[in-house]
Amino acid sequence: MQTPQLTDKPPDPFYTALYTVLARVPAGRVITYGQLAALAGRPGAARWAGRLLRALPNDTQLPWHRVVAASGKLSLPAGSDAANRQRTRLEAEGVVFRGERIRLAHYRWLAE
DNA sequence: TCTGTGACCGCGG
DNA sequence: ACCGCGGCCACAG
Repeated sequence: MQTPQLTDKPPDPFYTALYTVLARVPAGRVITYGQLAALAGRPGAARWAGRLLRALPNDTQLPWHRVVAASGKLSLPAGSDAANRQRTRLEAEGVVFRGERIRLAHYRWLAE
């Protein structure tokens, strides 16, 4: 039995909830940070959701690219490698952009 | 403690 | 349609 490190922080039960919700987002659709947080049980914690995505490992299997800003644009720095990867992945799934923005139909599917 | 910062959000102007 | 601002949660210095 390893002695637990004192620096270990207690696991946040909401982490799992957010990952579960994210894993449920179907290809070809997107979700906003705010919606993601709310569905994970933390309404109003959009920034918190963004922080968790930021912390994801580069080789994660989760569909991180399906999370976009409420404005319909990508939140990653425009022109960055990450932003380009995100857009490429989304378009490969059939997500259509109108300029920098994603069509409303792609992120208005939750209200069903 | 207080302050700044960020893969955010909504309301006004 | 584009900003500016205040509000939001968590962490770093």
